[in-house]
Amino acid sequence: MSAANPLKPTESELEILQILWEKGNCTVREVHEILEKNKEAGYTTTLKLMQIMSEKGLVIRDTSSKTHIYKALVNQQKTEQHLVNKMIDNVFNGSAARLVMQALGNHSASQDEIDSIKKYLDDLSNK
Amino acid sequence: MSAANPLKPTESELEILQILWEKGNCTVREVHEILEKNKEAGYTTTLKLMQIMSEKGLVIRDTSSKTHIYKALVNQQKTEQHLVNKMIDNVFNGSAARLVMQALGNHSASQDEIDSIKKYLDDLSNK
DNA sequence: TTTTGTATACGAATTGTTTCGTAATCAAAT
DNA sequence: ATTTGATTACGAAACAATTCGTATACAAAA
Repeated sequence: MSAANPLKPTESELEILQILWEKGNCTVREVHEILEKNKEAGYTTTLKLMQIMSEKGLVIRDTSSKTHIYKALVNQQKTEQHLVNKMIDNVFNGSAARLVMQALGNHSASQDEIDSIKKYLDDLSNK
Repeated sequence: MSAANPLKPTESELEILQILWEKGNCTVREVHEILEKNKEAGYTTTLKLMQIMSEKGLVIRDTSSKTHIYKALVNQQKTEQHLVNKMIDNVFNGSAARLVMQALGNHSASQDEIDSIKKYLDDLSNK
């Protein structure tokens, strides 16, 4: 197999990317401590995942000092876009509208959220 | 491990579910022939997948005659909802609005789609 | 210098998914 | 009855994702 599609991280990889996108640069320990709040995992597990992500090109790391510093290499916006498009195709037969309605229907969007989406739609129409 | 969450089918399983949701009852061959249009796969591969899905409780089958008849056992709506909610949580930090905008932004929804979403939002607001 | 604590490196075990070769079964055609 | 074709059953291989035990390196403290 050749290098995996960097826009299609695994679930665990995505969790780590989220942290890196938010925080910028992190050590393995920093990432691990945030992960631990929501799930159980050993330190070396997190480490191994991040090493693999480095091999795959999802992250880059600075190894110049003993404690390596990791940084996301893939773009948040592009990754999200890719995942959403995949879901539209795979789950909703290519209909973005169906996904949107499903998303808003049950996940109880707040009125504020709904308003901001309306505004967004108006802007889309007037282009 | 115990039985997998039936609302979280794998990618291949989802492809098969889509077909069963649309067609109702199917033989393996019918499913396989539809699958083949979009991807390459051996007949026994499709068969095996459907057998596994049967074990997992994603589908049910009537084995009373030689040619088994398969039917989806998990609910389309619920499955879609589960997948969308998972994406909202995992990818968009719990914000349905962010998912919606991402979905509409790039996947070039048609004007019709946008209008129908607007209508949908109005209905949501007036409840 | 020795000890201790914290890092990364490496390799292996486990689990899950996908794929397919081969065998067995059965019914219809010959 | 025999052959042919289509079906399911079974098991294994290939691949991918996840987890973690153990080794090693290094720096700071004693």
